Amino acid sequence: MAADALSQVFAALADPTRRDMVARLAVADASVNELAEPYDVTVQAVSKHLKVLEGAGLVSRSRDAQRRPVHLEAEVFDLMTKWIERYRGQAEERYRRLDDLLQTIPDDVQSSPPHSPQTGAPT
Amino acid sequence: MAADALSQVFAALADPTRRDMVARLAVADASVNELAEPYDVTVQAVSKHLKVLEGAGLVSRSRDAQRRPVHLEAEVFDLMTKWIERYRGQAEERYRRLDDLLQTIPDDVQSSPPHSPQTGAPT
DNA sequence: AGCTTCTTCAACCAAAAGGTTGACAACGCC
DNA sequence: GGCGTTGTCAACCTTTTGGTTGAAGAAGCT
Repeated sequence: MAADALSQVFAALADPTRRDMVARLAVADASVNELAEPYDVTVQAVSKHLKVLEGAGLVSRSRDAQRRPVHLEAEVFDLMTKWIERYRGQAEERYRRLDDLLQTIPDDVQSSPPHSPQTGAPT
Repeated sequence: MAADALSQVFAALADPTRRDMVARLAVADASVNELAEPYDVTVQAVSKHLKVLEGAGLVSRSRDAQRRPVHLEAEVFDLMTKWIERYRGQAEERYRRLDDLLQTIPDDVQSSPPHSPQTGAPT
């Protein structure tokens, strides 16, 4: 597995079950059994999912008798957000400049056929 | 793999090589060979990575002779950002309310827990 | 002490991910 | 038409992932 922190966080959230757990933990802490209840997998599988989330720093665990309550650690989200914003910002800046450039081109230069409409909607 | 869009985006970015490609594509479009050049893998491997990124909607490809320029599609980032912000926000809101609650607990309620007592704020 | 509950560990399995090599399609250039 | 360039497809291999079952550790309950 890729050892760097960002890869671990993205990989952890690439699984819908784990994402759902995170969503539920955003509402309230929970025990492993509570977390496992809605899913159609064994408790052991959920325990494994939690190890992945914990390895990514997304959750932490405390001790309450034989229970190991799971707690969401929201700070790690910042790692992702920073990465995302950095490159999105960079890309959008680039497109903006490209648009500016196209605006300055006089009509008679527009000879090539129009570019195929990409999936992206403007702005 | 999990077919839902969000899972695909997270999974695509869970790989450091793919993340690096995205970072470079944020600066400028590039051909497959250009993209492959810095990495110590075959062009075929890079082509596979691009298929993953394309499947996640993170890049698109056009046609320029035998070249297939790769173009970053920044909009998909919003999907992630929305998800992240939603649950981070929820979690932080919850912690905030918990803090508020702890602030309002009068001294005499603090009986059993070995937690350090609050600042003496009477009713 | 003995039982029950909550959780993890270990071994195993099937499928997916990431890589390789080799063949080949598409296109521009002589 | 033949050749180099660019990129993909197919087959294959190895490691990782996500799941299972079964056993066991840890802590509360009687």
